[in-house]
Amino acid sequence: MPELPEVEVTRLSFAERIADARILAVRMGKPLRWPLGAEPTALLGLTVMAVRRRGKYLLVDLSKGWLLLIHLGMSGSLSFAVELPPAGVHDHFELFTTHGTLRLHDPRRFGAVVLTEGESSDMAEKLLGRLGVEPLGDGFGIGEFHAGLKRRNVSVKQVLLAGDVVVGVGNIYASEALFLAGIRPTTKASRISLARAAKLRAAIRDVLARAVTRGGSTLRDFSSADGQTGYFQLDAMVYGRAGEPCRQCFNPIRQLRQGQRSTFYCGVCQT
DNA sequence: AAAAGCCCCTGGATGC
DNA sequence: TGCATCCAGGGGCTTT
Repeated sequence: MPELPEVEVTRLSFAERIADARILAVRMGKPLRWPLGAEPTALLGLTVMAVRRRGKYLLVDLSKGWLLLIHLGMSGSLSFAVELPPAGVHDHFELFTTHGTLRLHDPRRFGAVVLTEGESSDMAEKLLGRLGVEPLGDGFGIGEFHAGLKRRNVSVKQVLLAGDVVVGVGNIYASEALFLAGIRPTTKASRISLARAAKLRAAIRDVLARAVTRGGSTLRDFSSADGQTGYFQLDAMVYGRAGEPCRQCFNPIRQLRQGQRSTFYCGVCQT
């Protein structure tokens, strides 16, 4: 589910409401991808200062220098409300605060909640340290992006997914951005010209920003922390459209596998 | 060092 | 209806 747009939409949907809340209690369900990394009781009494995002991670800044990292994995979503329905079997983390309850719902449990002593802790460094540049920020320069592609000997789509050149682009938006840029997903990253890299950079920024505006993509069950579903899937040019006509040239959209992930593209519009 | 595969887990869709 | 198989928005770890 959650690529950069879904994570950002989630952040926007509760960051202000949870600010200044004091943590009253914590409940943990089944194990997630990683252990919490500290005693849950360390959370009690702390105040939520802010909620930031880095790539597909949410960074919840807490008082006393603590940092709560939340990753939604493939099937995770957050809810935040004064009153939530009774917790179900797939609700694996709950933070009860003076402003409401923050709950992580994650059937597949590829998600994670990690409590660390700040962004420079070993754990935070391990999880965030190798992340590439933020695509919607000022640091996403054409020259650096082109150089990042240049030095990779795999397909451009796999470089986008890897997240060490640019973060936040997952399987949906990689296919979409490559379509918008007119680039075949199988093209070797090292063979992308500066002009095409510039086009791809613009396409990534465009598609991610528009997806945020549309509330993200709800393929199955994504919703933001206030329960809103996303609508970007309705705007998708290629993702999930194998066999359907290209919205630009009407030739059938093709599907292939790259690194155990499905890729969708138009064989005519993308070269 | 970089790339390719494997694996974590649950549930829905599809096929026999 | 029942059961097997495949697939899914991610990404760290191990093996080549």
